[in-house]
Amino acid sequence: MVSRTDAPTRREQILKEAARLFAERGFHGVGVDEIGAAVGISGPGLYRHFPGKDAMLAELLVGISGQLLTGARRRLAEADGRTGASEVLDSLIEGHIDFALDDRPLITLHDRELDRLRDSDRKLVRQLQRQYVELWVEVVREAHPALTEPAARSAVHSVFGLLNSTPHLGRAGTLPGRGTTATLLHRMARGAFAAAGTPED
Amino acid sequence: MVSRTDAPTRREQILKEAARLFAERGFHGVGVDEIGAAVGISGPGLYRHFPGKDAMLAELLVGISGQLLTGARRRLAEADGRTGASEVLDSLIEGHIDFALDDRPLITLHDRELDRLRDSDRKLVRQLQRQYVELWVEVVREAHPALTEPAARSAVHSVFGLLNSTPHLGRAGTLPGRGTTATLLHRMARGAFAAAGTPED
DNA sequence: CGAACCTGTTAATGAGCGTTAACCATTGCG
DNA sequence: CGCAATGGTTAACGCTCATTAACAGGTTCG
Repeated sequence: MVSRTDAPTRREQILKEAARLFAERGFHGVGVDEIGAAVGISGPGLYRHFPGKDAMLAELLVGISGQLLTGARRRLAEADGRTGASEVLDSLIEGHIDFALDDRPLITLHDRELDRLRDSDRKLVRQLQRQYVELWVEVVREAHPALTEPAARSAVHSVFGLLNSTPHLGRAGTLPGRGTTATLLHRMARGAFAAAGTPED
Repeated sequence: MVSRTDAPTRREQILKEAARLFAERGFHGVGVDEIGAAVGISGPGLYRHFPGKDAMLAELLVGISGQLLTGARRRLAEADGRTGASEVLDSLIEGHIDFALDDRPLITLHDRELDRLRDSDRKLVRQLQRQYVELWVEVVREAHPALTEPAARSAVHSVFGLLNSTPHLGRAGTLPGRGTTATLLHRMARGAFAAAGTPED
């Protein structure tokens, strides 16, 4: 097995820089020459690592969706039976926040460039996303039984919007510290779900 | 003064269709021929109404930001002094939701294609956005005094993320009715702010 | 009437860009 | 040594696409 602390392979460098550039200027807005330049090689050299520009985006988006789903399943399994739905929901929220804070460019891509994929890739990504949402919906409904299923689904999408707002929270300088931001987001997400499930006044 | 119920002028048609197409496939993903075809004229005919493709996007984005800010100022003035901060905040939320539900393509563009603008236009849009945010921040801090100013700003951005999630809520068919959705979003936004300002456990 | 203007059209231009071709240095290994 | 694999390079191709040119039908109004 390859050690986790190895120098990043050229492929990984490319994916990372491509993610950043795609997030900044959009898929069509960045040229292969720019991506190449960002990793120190130039233009067509990328084709030694990827069959094309599309393939980079596809690998990024499939990777994101897969990671999110896998992480959520792991958290669900870890807590299965032994803790309440509310704690599981907290764990899901925490996982999503970690991702949103650590990989802001990927979060941006995630809901912005899906339509640029080949049909087969797009279908795969959507399927992964759907499973991720459904997993959340089930947990949310258990934690907030007053919610109907469509309401829960809407609430989940909205909370994703809330958590995915990290790219808009100051360009890494204005952020009041990662821990503070994570705590704030977590509280707001919980508050949003709670309010969705309790038609007060 | 031109009546509000006049047939939409050609310029307005173009802007509306351009907004829809830009939101669907991204600024660079849409050709001028497509925009033209969407309003029944073809390709270069658009140049009788706009100096270029960029100008359409610019007018759309400036328009959005301006409308949001103007609406918010009006709501603030209407309530000034006579009602509490909490009611003003409700009014702001309501206004933003109306916009997010009625003009989904514009909301999408709003935080997605800003970087494609000329420097001067982008600065203008950002300035309008900043004023809109600051207006919210002040009201939020009045309604939730426990929030520090940076926390309030982060909270506002996050709630924008929540409210702007409408494009992800089912392609207009799966929506449980506009009123229901608006109410749900409103409750969640209030709940999120409340949770942000009350470090419970 | 007729000149100006508005709003279209199609054809041409020219730049940008993804991709491929052709070529080359380095490394590992039988 | 020789040779295949790996990962680069630069030059060329071809397509897409925004923009401009050249032209034309209608309407306004002097």
